[in-house]
Amino acid sequence: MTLDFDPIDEAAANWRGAGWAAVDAMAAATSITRAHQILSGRIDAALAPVGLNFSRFEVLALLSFTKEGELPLGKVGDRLQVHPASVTNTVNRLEADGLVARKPHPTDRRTTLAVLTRDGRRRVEQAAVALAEIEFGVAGLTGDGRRSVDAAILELRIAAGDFVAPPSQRR
Amino acid sequence: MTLDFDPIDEAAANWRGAGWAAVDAMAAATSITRAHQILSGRIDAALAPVGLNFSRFEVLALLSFTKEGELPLGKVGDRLQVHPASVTNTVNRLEADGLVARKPHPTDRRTTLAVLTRDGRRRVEQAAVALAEIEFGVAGLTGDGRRSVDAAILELRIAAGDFVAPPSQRR
DNA sequence: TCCAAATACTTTGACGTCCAAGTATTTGTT
DNA sequence: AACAAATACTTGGACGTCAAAGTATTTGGA
Repeated sequence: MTLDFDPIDEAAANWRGAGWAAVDAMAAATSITRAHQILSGRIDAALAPVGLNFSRFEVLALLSFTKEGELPLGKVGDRLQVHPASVTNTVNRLEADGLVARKPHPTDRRTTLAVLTRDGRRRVEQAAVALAEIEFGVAGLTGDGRRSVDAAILELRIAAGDFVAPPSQRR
Repeated sequence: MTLDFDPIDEAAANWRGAGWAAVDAMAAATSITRAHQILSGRIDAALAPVGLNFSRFEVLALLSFTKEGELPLGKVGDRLQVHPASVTNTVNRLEADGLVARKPHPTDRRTTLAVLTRDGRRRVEQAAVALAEIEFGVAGLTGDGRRSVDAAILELRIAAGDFVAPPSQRR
């Protein structure tokens, strides 16, 4: 079911034909949306055999980078920019799979820590290998393409207030 | 809760530190994922007052571009690259809202047509205006940025087999 | 003509995400 | 010291997506 024309091109032509505004913006937004669909499909497919999905992998990876392999749930949400309820949900699943454990915070009883288990650490290593093998789904993007996407989206992220200022050049 | 550093930069540094491969690919994939989050948040926020979300808008827009304002559900799914079950679900909602009607196909009794209603056509026009006002969420991306994102993602889409060949230069 | 395979859509169920509301605890002010 | 406000997490509900299975219909050969 492969089309013989570019559906985004087609859409742009239609929008112009209808006299609708911001056609370029529409095309850019649609491109990004479609790219995300492609990547997340490839990534989840690569992670499935390892028994993870991307959200769960992200949490494990984040924990694995910390000194103690643990982090308050709230910090996890901040770093990964996801809703607290999603963190709870994701950690529930990781806990059920034995990849993470919940532990009370030593001084603040409101806070819960997610701690990477031995299994969790092993699993995240496997997942990292699986993802590297498929190049995180961006196979098809050249080095130039990757750099220009990164640079352009950096503008967008800054404009969206993801972080205050670029303290360093990227890469 | 704005960070004072670039979380993607930070992630890249962590990956390198852990000796994990494909760091550039990871950064590109993460950028695209985050861009999608930003866009879809902005777009759904702009559409909410109109009573639509992006999927429902896409269906209405697609129908509005056809001669008769109608299309088989399967075609809708093909064009928008979404699962048949999602089309059913989306059209159910549009139908409940009176923006679309289901109609049997004149010659193929397996097929159902989605037909844009008068209300649906009015609604999609309102939505198009609302989206143009926020530039489809890509405010923050310059013209150059938009073009380079489009071009880079075009490679990715072709590599993913979205369509066979670029029959024309984009834009 | 007949029937297996393909096609079109719906249904059901597993997941994931977010919002809003609820509980527990800590902080910051009077 | 006391208490309102902020913070941290969980719960329940609304939605959306996809995969797999089910029903109906059409197609493409034997």
